[in-house]
Parts: sequence; structure tokens; C-alpha cells
Amino acid sequence: MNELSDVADLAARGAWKQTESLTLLREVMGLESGVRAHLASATGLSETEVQALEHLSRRPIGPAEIARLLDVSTAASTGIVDRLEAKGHVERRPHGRDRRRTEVVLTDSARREVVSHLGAMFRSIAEVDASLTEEERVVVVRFLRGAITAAEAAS
Amino acid sequence: MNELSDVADLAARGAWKQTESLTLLREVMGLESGVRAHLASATGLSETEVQALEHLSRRPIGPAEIARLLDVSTAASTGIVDRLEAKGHVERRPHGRDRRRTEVVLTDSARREVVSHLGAMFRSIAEVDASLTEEERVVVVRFLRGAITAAEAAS
DNA sequence: ACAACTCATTCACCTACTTAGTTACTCACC
DNA sequence: GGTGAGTAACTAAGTAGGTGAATGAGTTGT
Repeated sequence: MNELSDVADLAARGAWKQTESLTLLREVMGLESGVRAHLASATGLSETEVQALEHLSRRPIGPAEIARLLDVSTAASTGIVDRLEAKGHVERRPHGRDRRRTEVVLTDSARREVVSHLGAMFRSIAEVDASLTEEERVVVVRFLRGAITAAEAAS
Repeated sequence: MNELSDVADLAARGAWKQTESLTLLREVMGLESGVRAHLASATGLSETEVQALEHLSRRPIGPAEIARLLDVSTAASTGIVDRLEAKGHVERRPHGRDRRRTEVVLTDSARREVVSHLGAMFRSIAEVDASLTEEERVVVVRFLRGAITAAEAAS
């Protein structure tokens, strides 16, 4: 859990100050992939499949959109849905108005599992967030915005 | 870039408040994988290879430790080093004191590339961080710590 | 001295991706 | 109301990059 830390030794040589906020920020930047990896191994799914379930828990979508969201080919997303379907996590349903399309829908059991794993996490993050005063929130927003801008600039 | 957002609709239904800080936090949580994916496609390397380079830019390590850090088998890490070596990004050197070991060392050109891509990013993140007052930093640290604790609890 | 461990590697196998091509459907337009 | 362009889902064949198991070489504790 210490990726992107190559430049950490630059800090050690004085390029910048190694503050606690900076260290924690780096850790937070890796949280999504960390949680996803953990969830994947806990459920016996691949990370890609977990990612698909995350999107599907928002709303039903088709294989084509899954492909766009996960940045894979539609051939791959067909396979992802195949595997999730075989494990009983999703169902394919014909789209009401467009007969080319398939809607991929989470099954109840899968929805329960997703919510039980991620719901608690978001709830407690939301608690921390809710404890911020308005002035504090401004500070946090400025900090996070800065981090995002910096990361996007590297792209 | 909107993963783990399955539970977002719970928020819409009133389970919690959808604040700006919360939205930004979710975005920051995905930054590491986002940056890595971008870097990988920009350099023609796999994400795993990029991750290995990130670690190698800190200090030379052997294939066995690469395997531990990236959570793959040593068979895989041998292949990772093979590919990085073939592309001229690393060199294998015999370890001074332990003749079982190989030290994998970044080449100068690879080091320059890593620093040019990630150095700028960390520099501008550090700038944002440096602009915090002591009181503000306390707020940010509390917020980030809370997020990390919550995420770890989900594990 | 030797048993137990570690490191790097190879091998056979497998999973999950890719590209290319097919079929079915929708929609805008003349 | 047919036609052309575009999109959805899928199949087929090939490939990248992972796995577990086995091996040879070197190290360490007792």
C-alpha cells in the first residue's frame, strides 16, 4: 500500500516537507484500489467484476456501457457479464424500448452483498464528513481539489 | 472515474448528505489507480510494470520483494523484470552479499522518466499541502484519518 | 554438518483480455 | 417505405500475463 512513493526519497533529500497530511493523502489515493482488491479476493471475483458490480448497484446498464465505464472492449464486457451471471450475481433482461440492448440487473443477493460490504464503509466516511463545520469543510475541499488538480496535470 | 459509487443512490434517497467534500474524497480515492492507468498507457507498459517501477525508484529491490509488494507470485515478478529489462528500464545486478539474490536497478533513462511524470505531480500536491496553516492541517489530518479508518474497517 | 529455509528461475496451464467480424436492431433522411 | 449509417451484443481466434509446482543454488541456525 505504498505506491507512487518513488519520489518519497526526493522528499528525504529535502525537495519538500514530509508532513503527516501528505503521507495520509497518499494513503487515501490508494484506498479505492485497495478496497476493491480486498473485496475481490474476499468474494472470489476479479477486480474487474467487482468494479462492474459497483456500477450495476447504481442502476442497471448494458454490456456496452459496462465496457465504456471500465475501459475495456465490448467483447470483454460480454465475458464479464457471463461470469457474473454464472455466479448468480446478475441477470440479463431484454431492454424495454430497444431490442438491440440487454439490461444487466443485480440480483437481490448480490445487492445485499454489495451494500453490506460498501454501505458500512460509506456510512462511516459520511459520519466523519458530517462532523466537519462549514469552515472546516472549506479547508478540506480546497485541499482535495488541489490534489485532484495536481494529479490531473500529470495526465 | 466514479467507482465505488454504488451506494451513491442511497445518498440520493437520504441515507446521508451528498456534500462536496464527500464527492471529492471519492474522486481522490481513485487517483492512484487513475494516474497509474494513464501512465501505463502513455508509456506502453502494463499497470503492474508501472507499479514495479514506482517501487524501484525508491530503492533497488529483488524479484522476490517485488512479488511481495505487488502481491503476485515470484514467477510473475520474474516475468515483470524480464519485460522491464527487455525495454531497457531496469538492469539485473548480482547482490553484493547474498549470491542467491539479484538486485533490480532502474536505468538512468527510466529514472528520468519516472521523475518527470510523477515528480511534477508530487511537487504540486506538496505545494497545496505547504499552503496549509497548522490549524488547517489538523482538520485535514482528522478527515483523512477518518476516511482511512472507515475503509480499513470494510476490510 | 546438515536440515530448513530463501531466492530466482522455468514449465505447463489458465484466465481474461484483445481485434476482427457477424447478426440484429434503430434512426435519420430522401 | 426503403436505404445507409451507426450501435448493441455476441462469437472466434489469438495473446499477455498471471498461477502453482518443481528445481538448483546459496544461506542460516543449531
